[in-house]
Amino acid sequence: MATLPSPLFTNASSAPSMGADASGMGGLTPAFSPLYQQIKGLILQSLQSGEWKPGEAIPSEMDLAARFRVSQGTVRKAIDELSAENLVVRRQGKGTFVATHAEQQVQYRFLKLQPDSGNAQSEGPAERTIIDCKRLRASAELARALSLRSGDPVLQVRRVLAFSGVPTILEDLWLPGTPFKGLTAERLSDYHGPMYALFETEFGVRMVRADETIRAVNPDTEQAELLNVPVTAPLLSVERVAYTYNDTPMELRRGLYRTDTHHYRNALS
Amino acid sequence: MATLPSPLFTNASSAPSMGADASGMGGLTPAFSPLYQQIKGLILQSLQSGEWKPGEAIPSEMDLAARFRVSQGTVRKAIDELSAENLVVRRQGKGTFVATHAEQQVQYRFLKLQPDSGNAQSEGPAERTIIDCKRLRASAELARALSLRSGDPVLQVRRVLAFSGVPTILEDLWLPGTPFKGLTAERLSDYHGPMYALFETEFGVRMVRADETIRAVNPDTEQAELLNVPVTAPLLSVERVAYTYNDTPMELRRGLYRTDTHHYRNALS
DNA sequence: CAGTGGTCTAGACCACACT
DNA sequence: GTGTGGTCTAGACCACTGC
Repeated sequence: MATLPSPLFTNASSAPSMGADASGMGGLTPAFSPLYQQIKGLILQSLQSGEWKPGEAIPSEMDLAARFRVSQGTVRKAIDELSAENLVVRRQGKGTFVATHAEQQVQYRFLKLQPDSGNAQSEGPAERTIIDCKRLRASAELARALSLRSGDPVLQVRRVLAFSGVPTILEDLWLPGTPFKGLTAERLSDYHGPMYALFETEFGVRMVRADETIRAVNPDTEQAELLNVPVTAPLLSVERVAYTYNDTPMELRRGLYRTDTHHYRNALS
Repeated sequence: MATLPSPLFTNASSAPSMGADASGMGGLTPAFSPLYQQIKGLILQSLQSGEWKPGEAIPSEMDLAARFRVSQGTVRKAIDELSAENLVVRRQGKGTFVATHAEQQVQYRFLKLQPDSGNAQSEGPAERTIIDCKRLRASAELARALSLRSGDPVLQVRRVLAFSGVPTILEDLWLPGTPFKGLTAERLSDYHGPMYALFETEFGVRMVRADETIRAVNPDTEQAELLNVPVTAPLLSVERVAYTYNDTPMELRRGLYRTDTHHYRNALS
């Protein structure tokens, strides 16, 4: 609750040396930014430090304005951006809440695969099967993707998602071992709800954005068997790197999607 | 230049019947919206009526504020949304400009296929070959996609895009015949630059957003030949519906992408 | 009712581009 | 310098939620 005397900088010339470079935006910012950007950075810090937990309300705009000694409008603009980036959710009359992968209307926020008829809601929840979950050492390639060093401990998970009994998605995913210490196949199987929600509640890791690289491929024999398709079946290969705050990569996921009953949906603008 | 006495409605109770429903947002709006949304609608009308052409500057915020009899902040918020939807582009110190597919830093705004190494800029422009361009009648399926009636005249184009001599994209696209009267294979071949830019300058049709449906497929023999791949090669099938203002569909495009040297890139947030 | 986010205003000043 | 968009403020009022 204590309010630190947050150092805010005016746009005047001969600015003082930027204190502690506490910005959550990385250390290479040009040591100059509008006030609302600085406020945004401070709020971001509180989000990532866990001062407010996913699903909880953050202080009201008036409170934050008082805390940072700026006008409500400036706080508002900062929150506007955080809201546009899906880091917080505004609810009129109630407050502003830390975004969460749990209790969200959309079950899987990052999964763009949809049934050809109906929508993701109309089909029941996915039937999940953990095929494998083991610890190993990061290869050079994996280390690069997750910003680790080769040989660092990582967790590898393989699972299948089926809809109406039809295996549709085969996923291999890799997580850095340290933040996810204690994650087991059993924990994954027992948990009902999005995997990213489990990451939030059990390991304090919030996935904030992701990049996907999509290709058309054929499965190998093992993959074909797990998805119950011939090895000649064309499948969607979706490689995802998911990031937490600060653009830190925290997951590499390789998905194989059957697209005979589902399709990948993307909106361009 | 003439300023119509645009009717704006207060949020007071017992609002008058909404005059002429001139809103560009469709006729089913709940007859109530904040001022800046009404302003946005009016600006949208001017955009779609061609009062300001792609690439041109729209009036300054102060001018628009005077024209609509509101404060600059209200106009600003309206333009903020239009900017977020990529309908206009703000340039500090210069003005606000109607977005265009021409003279844009990114050659193809809606094409998410990228070379595996380097970026879209580093590889030269695509080598384009028009395979076919003919007029025909809309099938039921096509009519549905383009909001036409079965049998309405449509234009069908088939072309191949190659990079460094490697045919990579095979596209079939269908356009409503009426707005695109006069479009020929020659016009398409002669034009250098994005196809959507030609649509803007020659036919006054601005593509504003699009939806894509992605699958993994195998090509038929003809497609395989054009892309110089075996019929067993897995390819990305990208079906796109592109919309102009008012959510009017104006193009159906079916692309087959080779993903052995390129990949489809998507950012999630 | 009080508290929250949402809208709107009016005015001041800053940063940038052009001339 | 002038004109543009960009930032920041202070205050008023509206709309929604929940006590």
